[in-house]
Amino acid sequence: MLDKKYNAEEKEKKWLDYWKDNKIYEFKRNDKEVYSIDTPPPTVNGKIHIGHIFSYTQTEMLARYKRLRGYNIFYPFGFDDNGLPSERLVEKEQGKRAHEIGREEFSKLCYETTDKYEANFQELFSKMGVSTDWDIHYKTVSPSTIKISQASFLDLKEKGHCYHKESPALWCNECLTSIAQAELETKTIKTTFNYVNFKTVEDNEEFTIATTRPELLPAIVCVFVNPEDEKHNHLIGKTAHIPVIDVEVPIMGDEKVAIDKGTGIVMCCTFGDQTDIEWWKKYKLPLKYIFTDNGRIAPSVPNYGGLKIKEARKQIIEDLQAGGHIVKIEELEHEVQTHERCGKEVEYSVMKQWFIDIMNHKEDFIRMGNEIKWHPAYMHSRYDEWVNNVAWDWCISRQRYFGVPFPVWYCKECGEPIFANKEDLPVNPLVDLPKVTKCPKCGCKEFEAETDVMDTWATSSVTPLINMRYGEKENYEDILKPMSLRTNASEIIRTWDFYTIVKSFYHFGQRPWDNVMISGFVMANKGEKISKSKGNSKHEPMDLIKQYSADVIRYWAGTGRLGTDIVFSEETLLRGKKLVNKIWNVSKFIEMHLTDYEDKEFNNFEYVDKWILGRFQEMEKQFIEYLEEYEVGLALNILEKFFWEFCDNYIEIVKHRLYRPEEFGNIQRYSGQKTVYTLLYKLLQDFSIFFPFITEEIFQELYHNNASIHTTEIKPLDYNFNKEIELGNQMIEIISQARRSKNK
RNA sequence: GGGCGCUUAGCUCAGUUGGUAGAGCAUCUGCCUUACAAGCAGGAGGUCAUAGGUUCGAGCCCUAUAGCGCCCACCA
Repeated sequence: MLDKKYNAEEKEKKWLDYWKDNKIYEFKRNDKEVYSIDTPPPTVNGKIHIGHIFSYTQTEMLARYKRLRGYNIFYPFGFDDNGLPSERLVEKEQGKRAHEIGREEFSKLCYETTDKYEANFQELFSKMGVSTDWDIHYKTVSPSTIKISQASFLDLKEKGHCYHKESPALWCNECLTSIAQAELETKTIKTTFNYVNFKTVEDNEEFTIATTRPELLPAIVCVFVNPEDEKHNHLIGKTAHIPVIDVEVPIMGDEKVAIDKGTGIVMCCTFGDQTDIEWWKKYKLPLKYIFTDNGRIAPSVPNYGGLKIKEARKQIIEDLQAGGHIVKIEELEHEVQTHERCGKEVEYSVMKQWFIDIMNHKEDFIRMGNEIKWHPAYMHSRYDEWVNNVAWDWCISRQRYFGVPFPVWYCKECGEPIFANKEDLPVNPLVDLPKVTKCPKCGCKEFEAETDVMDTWATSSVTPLINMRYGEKENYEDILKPMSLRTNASEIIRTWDFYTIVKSFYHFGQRPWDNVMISGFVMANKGEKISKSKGNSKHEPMDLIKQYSADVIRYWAGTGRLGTDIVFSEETLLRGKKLVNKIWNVSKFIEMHLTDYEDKEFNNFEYVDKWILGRFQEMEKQFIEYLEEYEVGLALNILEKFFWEFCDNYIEIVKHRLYRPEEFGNIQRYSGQKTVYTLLYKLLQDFSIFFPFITEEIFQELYHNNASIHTTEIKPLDYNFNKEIELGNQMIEIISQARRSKNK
């Protein structure tokens, strides 16, 4: 017997244990078709907020749907404990910077800290009813995943897609590491636009350059004007004298200079921005690198050496003013590139870095994108946009401590890289020694270990490889090439999706997955993203589960439309609470009338029963169509709508027959019983995608023909009740009119 | 500046081959009717952002405009 009131906290715990003990969500090879999901390993950088719950739950619902359609679900969970986010978390907890703690100790702390948080994450996701097989979960920094990341690196190196080169790279002075273009975030800041007077050496002609970065004056290697610029093109070929710095540089012409921007004259510094790098390469200009790696002016620069960048800016403006070289200073608001992890402005640095070739294979990456089905479809253009606009090869080395080490040593004499053998992986070059005894190039017998580690994305982009146990004897390569589905929010299309496609293409020459499903964000308020720094996530997921139950939180998550942002709303939770409660109550009612029921073949349905069966069949057809398009929210929407109609109209009509067979007839009663028995079963199945707990409780109490409702199979009805549907709909209209007049 | 999305009831949002505008919340009225007051029945509430166009017919298709949001480019 179902309890009078449903106690969610007690029942949810009961079924969690039951599913775990009976391995309901276990992945085992069998003869069923595999449906595999590449779900984002959440970054282990502190607490999970309600935004995580939203997108992960939507994916989870799809896993449940596919399971109910008879697929063998491969759905492993992962944790991304790699790289900077973990390091920053540890630095915050310890109140110290990584270099103050020391490499070895710091790595140990990173492992301990991420383990601690992962346990919390796992508990929360379990409580939400995530139907993953925890036995196959992974973390991005562990011996087995390090091995795969290193093997991936070596494979790319062998195939010639990976190179080590001294090259300008984006540099973060806060995190003291190079970063990738994809890690940039634009920010609007207030600064000044400084109009500085220069002179030509040849004839002392004055001209003005406007700059936001006067501290780069010592790094000027050339001045550019547009050859079409009639006001200034006579300067081309002359020499410019840099004020205060007292250095002379050539004036050249290039059509990339915008005539109407600033004064139309540009100083080219190595390096202030990306155009500088382009010109530096194009015209083979000299290199004047004036910054140190911790954000100061290099000691070699006269007068300004040792100053922080912003101090130098202030100082140089003062000096320019003192010399009468500044025409005017304008207040300016403009956008700068910052590092998304710390929010600090990025600079450019020149050092040896590992890069993965992007620029030579853009067309292939576009082609891969075309082979993938995007949900919603318009997200495909976000991907194309990014690939078409990428301007750099992918820099994957980071001058940090915690992460996947490069399996590389260098010859002390000639710098030749020595790579580890694939069969020796994982290796830590700081501890392990190369297998060769001397440099194959120069014969030197001493080596230096690579101290850099790989970028977070370089390792998280191998999640399909981790899932398929790439390079292992016992692997899933046969069933996971490609995987069925990747899910994530739109913000990481340019990183996680793109880099995974890059790697999959280089390793296997094919797409990593057939489908990509993009979820929206959760907004704290309209137009305001939830973010930890703002502290605007008012609701702790654990508290919400306690207050509302996991099923109800799942309802909220399930109402979101694909790719569309959602505002957190207690109203929606209330609506879910009512729906769950109604499912419980109607099940109690149906149970009451099934005590003497025996399921057998029966086709002599009353026409009202045919009406509701037909209506259900119609609804479920649409329901399945939505789910096939990954539109979880729309599926829930029509299911819910049907369900209220079932309760408010059909149950009210069938009541009398169920209560009073002496008046309405036994066969008529059986027809009603058969109908509610059949429909409740099917409704529970459909609802189990969204409410795995309460549906299991009712299923086990009323049907228990299977170990779990979650391992049953949805089999659509196949009636032809079109006539009855029409008649029934008319009948409902008449009833509704009667009620109306009764109420007047 | 480029790409994409959104704009429907006071609020949150559905509305998928073009065919009489929907739900929940809030509000008002009447009901403790033997599953459910966390409920039931009913009322009120909308120039579907704006302007054109296609069509017998447009919330839906096309064009333009505005506002909002996301991604990218823009450091002279």
